[in-house]
Amino acid sequence: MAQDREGPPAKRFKAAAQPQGHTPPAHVQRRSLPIAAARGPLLARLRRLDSAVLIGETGSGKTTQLPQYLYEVGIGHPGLIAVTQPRRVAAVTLAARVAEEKRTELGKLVGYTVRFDDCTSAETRIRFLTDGMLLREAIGDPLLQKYSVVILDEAHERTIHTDVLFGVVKAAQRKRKERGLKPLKVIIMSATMDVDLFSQYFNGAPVIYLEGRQHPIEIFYTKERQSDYIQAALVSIFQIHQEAPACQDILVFLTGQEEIEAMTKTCRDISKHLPEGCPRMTVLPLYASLPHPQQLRAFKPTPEGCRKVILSTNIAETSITISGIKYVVDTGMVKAKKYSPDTGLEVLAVQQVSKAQAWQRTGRAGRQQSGICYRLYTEEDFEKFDEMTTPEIQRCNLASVVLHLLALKIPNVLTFDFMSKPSPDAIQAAIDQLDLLGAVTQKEGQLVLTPLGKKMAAFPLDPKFSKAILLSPKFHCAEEILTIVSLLSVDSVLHNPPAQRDEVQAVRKKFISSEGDHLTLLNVYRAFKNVNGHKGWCKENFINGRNMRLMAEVRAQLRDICVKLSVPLESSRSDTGNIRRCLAHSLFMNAAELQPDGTYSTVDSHQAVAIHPSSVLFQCRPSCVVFNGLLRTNRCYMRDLCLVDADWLYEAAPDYFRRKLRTARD
DNA sequence: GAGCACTGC
Repeated sequence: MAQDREGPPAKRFKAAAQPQGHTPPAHVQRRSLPIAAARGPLLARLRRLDSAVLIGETGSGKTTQLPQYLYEVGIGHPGLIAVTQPRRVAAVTLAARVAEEKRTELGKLVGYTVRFDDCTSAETRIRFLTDGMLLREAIGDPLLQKYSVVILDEAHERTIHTDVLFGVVKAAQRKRKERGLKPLKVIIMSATMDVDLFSQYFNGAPVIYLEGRQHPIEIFYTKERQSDYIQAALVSIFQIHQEAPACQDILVFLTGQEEIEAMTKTCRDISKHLPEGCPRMTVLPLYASLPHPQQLRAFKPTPEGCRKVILSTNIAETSITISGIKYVVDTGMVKAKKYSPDTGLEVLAVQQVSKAQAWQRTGRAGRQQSGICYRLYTEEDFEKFDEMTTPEIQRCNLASVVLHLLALKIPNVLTFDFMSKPSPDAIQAAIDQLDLLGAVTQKEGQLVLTPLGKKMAAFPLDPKFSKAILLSPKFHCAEEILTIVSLLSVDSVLHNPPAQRDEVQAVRKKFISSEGDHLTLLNVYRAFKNVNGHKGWCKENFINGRNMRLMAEVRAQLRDICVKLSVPLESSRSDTGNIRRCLAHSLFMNAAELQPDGTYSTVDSHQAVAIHPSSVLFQCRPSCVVFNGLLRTNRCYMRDLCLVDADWLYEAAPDYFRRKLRTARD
């Protein structure tokens, strides 16, 4: 920790631009929102347009007001107005807010639809829903005929679902026009100024700007490049702490749990030894895997004379809003996932944020009063940041996206009209994967779903897991596979507080299966069911009860789909061999073999891999395993392993392994 | 031999 002799970085900041952006307090009446002044002309314009791009700063009221305006003047009548959101909470709270403003009961005129929760009725005209939900609806109705207006909100976030929806609504709009059906109005709403892409994509749709109400934010850059952003952040925090009034809170953006926990400790230690007269300091970590009650602490106001310092991941960038933040300290770093289609490898790495992300972070300072943002990088470096974060669709395994597009009967997925095209390699890799799973086939020169593929598309799952479910009757273990797949599609039900590591290990022993992680999870679930999900039991056994209940909802949903598809549901009871066979048959492309030197090599691409330390097989050396996925951090790790017989793999996909052997020989 | 950002159906 090299202390800078010229003084801490904060002293060397220089002032720069003042951006805008903001949120009004909840009590602000509809009519005083900035958008209200523009209502007449806005509606006159929108009435004539097929598509429009609406840029509104936070606090312009666009999301709550526009759907009501459209409804009030009968634009899109008859038919529904859909407003999509990337997050569930947003869909629910916005619907509640708008229902209240319209003085109606939620679920009547105004409703919402999210997974596991549909609060709409025949009367509903304005429907808030998650983008994933609208996408799923599109499988049954690619022309989205229920809707006369679709508003895609938070478009700048570019979630994988929004990106696919762009193409789906554009196609639906065009087809409805061609067939002389009721027109579909598409409105893209975004918070950022990067609008050319949206406008161009929607055939040159006009861009309409809405004013917001943002308090000014003063931005400071470092004068010199910082070699250690953590050290720089520490110095900045205590610089602010010594100079600013105690009522002004600080939000610091860091990259991950470990870093945040370490820094929390350091800050707490330092704050104990501050000079007399310095305000007290409460340091609070904030990241997604932090148990909910602990997350809530970040929202509580601190007592007078005490400053709140929140050390957060990018969860505070979009998902969580904390009021009363005066200072933002932006390290300019983020931990993000990338995907390489050739190796099937996910890489989780710390990298620089984009300019858009930096602005988003900065904006967290000026929500209720003027704010100050310290950027722990130079202005020159900032200018070199990427303009936008790479859209998720260019960073992901596309297997489920391609399966979804085929279910929507898109004629050629390789030429699908994406706003930002994923690489052809990534699409081809997804097609190959679906081919291996038996989900696709060529018909008259076109890629189409097989009957199995159609069934797979019915599940909201990664295709290899849908395949596992659909294969399970053959192995008489559908109930068990449903459980395992459900457990794998929620956040971990195993709670691992680092401070109680030994205790956790001791108590977890009884669940561990030498056959791997999948069967260990199954044991946990069975034990959980045996005690009816008893809360005390969860606590004693370090089981996350909330994720367990969520898992049960997922399981029920998947089970319903099985029933609809007439998948026979049987239990294998104590026979675990069949369960592992079923997993081998659906995860065969993710297999690895023990090498003579004690390392592992993937069967698919002969990549050197290791067993992830979180796996129950970490200290074992099974000769052959299948795994859920690969993750590269410091090394390349297999996650969620299941012990299998090498013979089962060959039996699962003889053609594939024959091909592999041939390539290996060449 | 040692580790995991964030959403969503």
